[in-house]
Amino acid sequence: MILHADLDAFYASVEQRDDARLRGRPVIVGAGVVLSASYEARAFGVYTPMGVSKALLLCPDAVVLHPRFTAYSEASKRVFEIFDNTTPLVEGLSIDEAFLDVHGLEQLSGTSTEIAIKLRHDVREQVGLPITVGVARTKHLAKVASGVAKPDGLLVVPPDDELGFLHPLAVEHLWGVGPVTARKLHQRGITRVGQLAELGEDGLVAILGRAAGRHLHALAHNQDPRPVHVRRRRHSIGSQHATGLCRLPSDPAELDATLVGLVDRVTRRVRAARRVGRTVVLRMRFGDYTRATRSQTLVMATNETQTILRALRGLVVSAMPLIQREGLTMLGITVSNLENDDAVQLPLPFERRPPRAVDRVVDQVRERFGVKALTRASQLGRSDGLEVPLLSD
DNA sequence: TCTGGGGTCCTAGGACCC
DNA sequence: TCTGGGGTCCTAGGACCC
Repeated sequence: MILHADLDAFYASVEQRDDARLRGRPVIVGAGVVLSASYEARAFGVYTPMGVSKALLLCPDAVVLHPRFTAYSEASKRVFEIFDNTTPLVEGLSIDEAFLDVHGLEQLSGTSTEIAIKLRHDVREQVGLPITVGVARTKHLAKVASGVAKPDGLLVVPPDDELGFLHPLAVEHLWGVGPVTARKLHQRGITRVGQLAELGEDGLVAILGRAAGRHLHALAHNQDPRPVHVRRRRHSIGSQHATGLCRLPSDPAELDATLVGLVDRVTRRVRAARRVGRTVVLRMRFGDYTRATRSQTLVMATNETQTILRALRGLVVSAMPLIQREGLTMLGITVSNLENDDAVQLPLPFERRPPRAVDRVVDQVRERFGVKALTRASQLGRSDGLEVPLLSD
């Protein structure tokens, strides 16, 4: 069985934990917009990307706090330690939720339900936070179950009545149905998962496109073979900045200063992660709330500030007509196609810290084969181990 | 109801290669 | 010289998630 564990109103709960006066009161953690709202605040209709000023109209007694990200990441670490002590198969999804595969732990730890009860108890006792757990045979069902059980709940979906649980639910509960997809389905009178299941795969693909159609068809028929994946590496690192008031055709110097700040922030993070990226993306939002992106893929992966800045300046120039016509309200950048900064992926035992001898080999490969060899290496890097074709390319 | 900042995955068209 | 088919990569955009 698989557990989906999800901390309730995470940021707001940490604040209530750390200040007894906040408990039982509506709490909003926000910076301009609501990042997290306690369930007391949600009762007034406050939800997450709402403006703080609007939230206060709905709920005038709410306490509004500035986020304390270090406190949240510290709490998250302690919760993940409890996850890791429960089972070696933990897949983190975000700062506050994870899948836990508990197959084969019966002898050691009891039934999956008993494990889930203990997990909730441990998180409450040791970290002081409420957590909801869904238990089911598949990832998707476990995730849906925790969503239904929130807040501070536990829901086990018995393997012999999975469809009885799934089919009466609203389509919005499915993982991958957002506002746009929900609207398309509603327009055709489809509101329940059971109705979705009656629609053939072809019909669904015609409405939603190939991937989304197949995906939702499988989920509605309770097919989800995805295993719990221990660690997935990020494929991109980015940062963005709402420029807010400067709606008028932007001052180029000011625009460039913002860009430099973003590039500095992102390249620091990329270097700290010991990674390099090959594609840079410029993201923009305009005065009329439309968005656009411009991207460029470099010959060679890099994490150098100047190289990335140069590429982005080029993209800004290409987007300048758009910027001057609409006025910017947000500027963002992303470095994607990330790889490890040694370019050649090493066999697992060496993955974390290549010995000096290996570093030297990598340098020699760089010198002798140049850019092309590195490009090939980056493509091979997605599979495990050092592969011979690299050297003969 | 006009919303911040961090991500993921998918699609469609064009360029290019064999 | 004409024509076909298959594949990869890049770019831009869209939807979704927390």
